[in-house]
Amino acid sequence: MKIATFNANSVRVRAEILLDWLAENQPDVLAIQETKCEDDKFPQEIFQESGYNVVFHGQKSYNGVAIASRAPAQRVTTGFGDVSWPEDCRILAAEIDGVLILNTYVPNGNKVGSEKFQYKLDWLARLRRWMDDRMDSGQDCIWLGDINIARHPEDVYDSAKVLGGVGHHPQEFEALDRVLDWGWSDCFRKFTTEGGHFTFWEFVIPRAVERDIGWRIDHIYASPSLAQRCSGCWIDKAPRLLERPSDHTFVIAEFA
DNA sequence: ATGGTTGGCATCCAA
Repeated sequence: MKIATFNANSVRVRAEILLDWLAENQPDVLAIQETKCEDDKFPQEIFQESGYNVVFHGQKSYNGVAIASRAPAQRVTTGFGDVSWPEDCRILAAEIDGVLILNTYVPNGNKVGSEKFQYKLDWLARLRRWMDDRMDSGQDCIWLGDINIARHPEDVYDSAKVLGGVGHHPQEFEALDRVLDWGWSDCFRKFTTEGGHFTFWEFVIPRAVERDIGWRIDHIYASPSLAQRCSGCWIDKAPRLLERPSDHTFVIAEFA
């Protein structure tokens, strides 16, 4: 089973990149974040033409998540399921081929100390409770998406330079670790320990990709049973070098 | 120290 994640930064603008990538890579599951479109405007045909089922949960302008899959998605849920929690279209979960897939777009956090930064920390704490309530670590589960945290020094181009900033802050490390305590393993780090492998390069930095001024913030985590069976996990950097790319690229994990 | 870019939508916000 081949499972991938991609922050598209607009699913409509990235239609061609998505079509081409699906045709070439044939994953069983592709989790997408930042679709940036309401459900009635979601371009289902991109996926249908490629032979994929797709479920989606979006809003106007911001956020939005989707899951494309060869087999139809079952038991689809959106959000935390709280009336009190703001619905900002960052969570989509579904069972596909007997695997519970949790696709998240973790809040960016904007600036350390800001309201949005606190929201990111609270959101991660709430996510852990969601996992405790809805997932069984004895089952085959995947948590993937734009995690918006480079957890370790090797996950960012210059840890000393950015440490203490948003995306690489000790409070974020702590919040993420509490989620990971559920029983998750980082698939990418099962195979690759050195730094210099990134999934996101800022648009605003000139030639950021060529200079590899990047961050590894898009992750695929597996529950214990699946982590054992993970036979590979890699980043496909090529789509970030295409015309009109997203600022993120695809991460893929394979399971025996 | 600051700015650089992109997308969506409305002429600015989020990333």
